[in-house]
Amino acid sequence: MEPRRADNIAEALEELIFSGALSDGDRLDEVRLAEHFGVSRTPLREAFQRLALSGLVELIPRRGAFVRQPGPVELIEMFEVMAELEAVCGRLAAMRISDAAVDALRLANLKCQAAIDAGDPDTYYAENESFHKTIYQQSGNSFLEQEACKLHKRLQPFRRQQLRFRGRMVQSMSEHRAIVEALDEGDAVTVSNTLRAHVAVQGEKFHNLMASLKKAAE
Amino acid sequence: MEPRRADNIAEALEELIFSGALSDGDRLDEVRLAEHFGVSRTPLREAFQRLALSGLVELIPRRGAFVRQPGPVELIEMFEVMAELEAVCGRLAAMRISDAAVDALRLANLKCQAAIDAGDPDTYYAENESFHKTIYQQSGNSFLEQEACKLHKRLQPFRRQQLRFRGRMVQSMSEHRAIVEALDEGDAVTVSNTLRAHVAVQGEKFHNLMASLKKAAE
DNA sequence: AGAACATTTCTTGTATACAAAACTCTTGAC
DNA sequence: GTCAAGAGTTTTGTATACAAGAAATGTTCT
Repeated sequence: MEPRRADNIAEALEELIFSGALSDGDRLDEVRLAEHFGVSRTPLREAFQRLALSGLVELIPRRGAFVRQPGPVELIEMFEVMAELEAVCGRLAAMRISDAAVDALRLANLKCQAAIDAGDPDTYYAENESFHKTIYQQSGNSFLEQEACKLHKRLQPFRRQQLRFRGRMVQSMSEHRAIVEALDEGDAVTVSNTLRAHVAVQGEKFHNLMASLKKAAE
Repeated sequence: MEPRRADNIAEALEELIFSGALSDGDRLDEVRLAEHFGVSRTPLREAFQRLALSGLVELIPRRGAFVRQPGPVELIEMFEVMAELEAVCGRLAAMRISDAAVDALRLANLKCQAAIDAGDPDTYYAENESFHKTIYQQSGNSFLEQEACKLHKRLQPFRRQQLRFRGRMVQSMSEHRAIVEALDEGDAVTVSNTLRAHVAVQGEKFHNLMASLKKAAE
């Protein structure tokens, strides 16, 4: 691999972890990775420090850096927080959203539906993400928006697993539509509750998540 | 200053920033700080990477590391998120709290009141923090607990300013008592709304915060 | 054979060296 | 007097060197 800038190394490592090339418990060998990226150990170690704080990597003194993927319990907890964060974004957005943003949400939903009909999952994921990010943004609180985006990104790989299950996309779409209508009416309570339920991992979804986790562990 | 371990340097820098020894916009001079801590630039730069992700420091490539304190807008946003996070913790805690924890909250409140009566602000701060952290913990979600603690810590210096204003401590106490009662009754909605209002910066508190910010800038 | 200890090898943590970019200060032109 | 260009200085970013701790290997003794 050609040499990279240090700024990008943390990102590249993140990519490697998300993509599954590095899995839970793996030691991040400094010299091996340094060779791989064509740099020395110094910029690599700086990248480790970043990843450590974001929770993707555990730094054990005098031992090294280890990949740390969330286990089932932590994952459930993270999804619960994501659901609550989205509910908060929705509650605030219900009071603050612009007409243009409501239109943008409707458009994203139409494109989502079209992607389902066309059997195009990539477009579906993209438009689904756009839908949620618009709501984060319309919370009118950029700090909240950032935090929501961070957690969203961290859960991304697991979410993709989720949508594999049959019927999930269709149900998800009808939830999306209900959310837009409640936002348009400024009904903060309904937006909040519907979004929470939409994101929360419960019932059927819980078992699906556990099943895909076990599958991934094999 | 005697040499320190690299692990502690990030923490020490954080302390310097929180204590006000380093203020907004200051450049973190690598060689000067290296001398100050009695280490070389390498461990310092690693610490910078950590602080950058936590938002206390901005890393501008080829320029250096700069202290980055939140401005008024960002601060308001952070307090809003804190209020919502506490509301979520409270909502979950209302369903999950243990009897022992309710007792612990009552005890913390008694100690808080005693501290006010004795004119002992340090004890008051400590017990107040204990009250809130107990609620985070009783959300039954350790990921949420961690996130709440992180933001709580980041807002700590500004919160201390807040409580300076007369009458605030007394009002705060009566809110605390209402929260415990609602938690005891398992009334999630009341807990959530009361906690949100307790933490939110609005009305009088907003002006106080702005005033202390201006004062700090002089 | 197995456990305890010594030795060797490997890895991390830190210092230092060097290259390249940014900043500064001087000089010179208009 | 102001602005621009360039030499010199400072500072960042990265590589490398070295020291100290951990793991691995081998050796000896029971």
